[in-house]
Amino acid sequence: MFLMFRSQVEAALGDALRTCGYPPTDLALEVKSDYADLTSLVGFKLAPFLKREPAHIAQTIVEHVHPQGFIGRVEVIGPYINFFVGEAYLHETLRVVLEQNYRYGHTGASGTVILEHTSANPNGPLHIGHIRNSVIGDTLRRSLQHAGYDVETQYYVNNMGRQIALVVWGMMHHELDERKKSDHATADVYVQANADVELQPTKLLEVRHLMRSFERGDEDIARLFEDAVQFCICGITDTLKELGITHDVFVWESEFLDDIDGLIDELKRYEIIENDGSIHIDLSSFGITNNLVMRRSDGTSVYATRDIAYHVWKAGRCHRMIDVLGADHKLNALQVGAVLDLLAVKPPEIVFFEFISLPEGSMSTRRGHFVSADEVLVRVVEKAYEEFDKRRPKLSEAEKRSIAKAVGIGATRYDLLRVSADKPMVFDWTEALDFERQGAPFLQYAHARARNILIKTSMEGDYDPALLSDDYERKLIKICAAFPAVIDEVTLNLRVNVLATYARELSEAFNQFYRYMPVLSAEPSVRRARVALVRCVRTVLRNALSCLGIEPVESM
RNA sequence: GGGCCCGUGGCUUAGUCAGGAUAUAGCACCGGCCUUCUAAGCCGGUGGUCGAGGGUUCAAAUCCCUCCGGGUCCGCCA
Repeated sequence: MFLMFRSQVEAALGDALRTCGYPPTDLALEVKSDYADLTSLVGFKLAPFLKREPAHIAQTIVEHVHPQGFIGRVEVIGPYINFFVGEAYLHETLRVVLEQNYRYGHTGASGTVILEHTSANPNGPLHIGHIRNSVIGDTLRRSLQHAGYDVETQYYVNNMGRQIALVVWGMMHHELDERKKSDHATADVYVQANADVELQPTKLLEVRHLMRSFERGDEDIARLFEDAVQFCICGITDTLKELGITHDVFVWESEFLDDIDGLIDELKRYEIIENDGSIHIDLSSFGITNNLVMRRSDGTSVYATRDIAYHVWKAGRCHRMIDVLGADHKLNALQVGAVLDLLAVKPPEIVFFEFISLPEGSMSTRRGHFVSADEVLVRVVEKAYEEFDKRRPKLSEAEKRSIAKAVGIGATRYDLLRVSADKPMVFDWTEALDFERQGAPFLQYAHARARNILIKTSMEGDYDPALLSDDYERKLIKICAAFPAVIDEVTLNLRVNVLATYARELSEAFNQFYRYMPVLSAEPSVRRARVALVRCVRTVLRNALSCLGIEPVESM
């Protein structure tokens, strides 16, 4: 709805510029809700050409703007041209939200998206840093689907590198702890194997031998690798499931082994392959100073080459190819992008996120220094239970457990989403367990309140939207109207934190409305209108929460 | 050493890509509001030279340069 208003403003301004005889230019539109619904600073842009005061230009333009459609009013304050939405905009918003219901927020987008996220090495459990990837990725998946895309999520499984060979070697020499979740048991073995190898570097030869046997096609060895990877992945998917995250496809890295010869042949056409036993590629024309090794001198493949083959395969199967990667992959992604460019394959769109470290330093699976996602989830849900039990002790145990889980998981997801992805974070237990205001519980609480009102009303007949004339009501409707524009922004720029902020602002506006505008006790006609508004807010909030992967609880 | 990212009130943080009217919100701190739809809520207050210094511009948290502090990458690892 907001996007329509915006294009109407653009059209009206364009017309006015023409009738004034001004050249078309940047309309410099911006949203500053304190002043107007949309503001144009076009006067500043034209001033150098017309050699007149911006305020004077703005005044002249406004005299030729004809408010129509959703534009209710135009005013000029100094150089600022302020546009205000009219009643029709508010009424239409309510109508559209209620009509589209679960679909409201779609942007008319279409096409297929392959979205790769998480893709952590199966050498241990997901830790809190991996989860930042998963939650961003999953929120993108939900938002893209809501926008209208057909999305396939993929987990790219490293099932053949040195780290996995170490896991396999570790499992051959150490007992797996049966009592532990499989990914945690894998980490134990992996940490021990690393320690062993550090103590006796000759053991590394055995690990290398495993890698070479795998790549040469030794079936017995391949089975060992497969079992080890599958074993750990089971634990990882359990954790993801707890977070409400599933992948459509698990793509195993080794599947691309067969593509590598063809890939290298094709790159030879560009005559940038050098051969000194190994094969590497000079990417200096892309501003990348380090040569990229495509094949080791012993003939085995490297991760980068397989990754390129993987991207070539994906690119042919979708309209948009999106990767969620840790910031440490930036150089690698640049290299992959450069080679794809040589192959005339479109590069992926990449969402980079910065690391989460511990107060004592960075995390490391290899050294066993990490806080696992499982551990965080258990403690957060436990804390949510305590908090909830204090507030609603009379509910059944099952209800308490279920709501505590929704709140705990939601809080964890929201904490990872609310901060811009390129901000480094430091994990802190007291912070993680503190359900600070305006985190996920704040949003869920607002939703529960709206739901609570709706439960107490039957289907109310027609409503008169004109009765929703209070500032609290108008503000709420305007925020609801912006939802599709937010989804548009999230799916185009791939920035999930704007959705998190949006949901917070909507909840805040609803809580204000809730405090000052009684619904159930209002006189019948007003009551009908407010119930419609509450239904509208509840719909938008529920859709937004669902994109964030936060369960919209019915009561709390 | 070079590349990339971050640096906004005591703490966490929005806004930076697409420069514009009083810099966003939370936590903490101080003070109000539950015979009225769930107070995990609402309202008010204290607190900021937007890391530092230059520059561009009518206008800079936002763009450019230099420097400082923190992170990260620079493997025939993945």
